[in-house]
Amino acid sequence: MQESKRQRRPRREFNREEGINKAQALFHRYGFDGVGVAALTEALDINPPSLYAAYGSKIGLFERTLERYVVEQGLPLSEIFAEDRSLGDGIRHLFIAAADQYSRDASCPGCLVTEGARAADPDARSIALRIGNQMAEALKAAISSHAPDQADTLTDVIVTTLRGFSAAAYAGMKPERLRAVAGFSGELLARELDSAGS
Amino acid sequence: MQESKRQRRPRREFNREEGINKAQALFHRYGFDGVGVAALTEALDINPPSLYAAYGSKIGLFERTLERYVVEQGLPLSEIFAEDRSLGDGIRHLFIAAADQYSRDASCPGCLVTEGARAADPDARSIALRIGNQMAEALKAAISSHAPDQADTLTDVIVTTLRGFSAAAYAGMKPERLRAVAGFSGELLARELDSAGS
DNA sequence: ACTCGATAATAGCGATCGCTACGAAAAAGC
DNA sequence: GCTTTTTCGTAGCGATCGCTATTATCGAGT
Repeated sequence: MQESKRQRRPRREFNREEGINKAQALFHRYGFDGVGVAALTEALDINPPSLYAAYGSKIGLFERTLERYVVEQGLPLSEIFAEDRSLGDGIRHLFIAAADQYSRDASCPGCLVTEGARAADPDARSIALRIGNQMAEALKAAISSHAPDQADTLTDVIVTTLRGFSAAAYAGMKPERLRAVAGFSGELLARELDSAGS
Repeated sequence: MQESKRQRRPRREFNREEGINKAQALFHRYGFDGVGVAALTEALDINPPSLYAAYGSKIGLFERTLERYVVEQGLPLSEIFAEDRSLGDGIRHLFIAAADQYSRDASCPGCLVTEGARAADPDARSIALRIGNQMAEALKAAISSHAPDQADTLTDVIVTTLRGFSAAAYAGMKPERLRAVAGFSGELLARELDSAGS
């Protein structure tokens, strides 16, 4: 019976990198908890065993997704905080860049890492928090090269501000409004820093 | 057989208001998706049918929880933005009050409504977003009485900043650091507003 | 005392969760 | 050609999800 309903596909040898793309979109849109293995396998057009063979587990795939996200879509800090630019200018650019990226695609609002830290799953949360902390450290290093004495406070302020941008975008704030907020906040902070003459 | 293993409890007639307290703690700590009906019934020390008789559904209980939260723990806007106080002073106080409340209890970090808007469940999200928007409208009304012409932008900036505070607290930022961020941001914004002479 | 409406407890519904044992088919080696 | 190895497919595991039909027990009314 059932002769040969299988192997309909000629050995697809599916692309893992492309799979992470699809998974990234799903995780960003619906969150770690909102995406089941069934949804992932359907989106990647593979079966559960293939997913586990390729990525180990659902949370393994999530971790890979976050790591690729920071590499490919992470804000270019070294470029934004270039040496020939004032700290205030850097922050202005950083805020605008973040606001644009977070609200550009309404299907993927906010920062994947920041929003991933809200997962109900403890493992997913700790992974997202770890990667988020790495990004914060990188930011602090970039700031330290301009204003070493107030790097701690400034990093906290900026990280908190960016988290607000991400949350606002996730809550549905339109790009123009979020950009206006970023412009306002960045201008305020930049004037304060550049006028104080660090 | 099994004679009378039931009715161990003498007809407790459980307290619904107290039940919402317990549920609020759970939802705040673990999020809507992270709390199952089993956890709720165990915390309230009741059985599933009682929960559904009292609150209708899990999401019904969640909605009641949010509504009570804004009434009992919502930031007192009319007091913070009192008429005899400058807009800048109001914002300073608002930021400090929010930072304190969001980080006071490490087991309930952030704002329940703001963090609730990150639930994977679409119904829970829309409820939290609706209540959050109501709070934003109330804030806008309070600001309008001081600076009607820039109420829109200011509301966006403040709401986004508060979202950042909530997210930072949820990510584990300690009370002193979050308070420092709130002091810094509030001072910056207050000086800008009060110096411009609205 | 006895009935009766209200309420709580047991048990379990169908669905989905993350995950995997196992067998079939394609690629690789001889 | 045939065997071996590797990959993929089906099917389904145990656990948990939100929720409820049914039954047992209470308190109130007469």
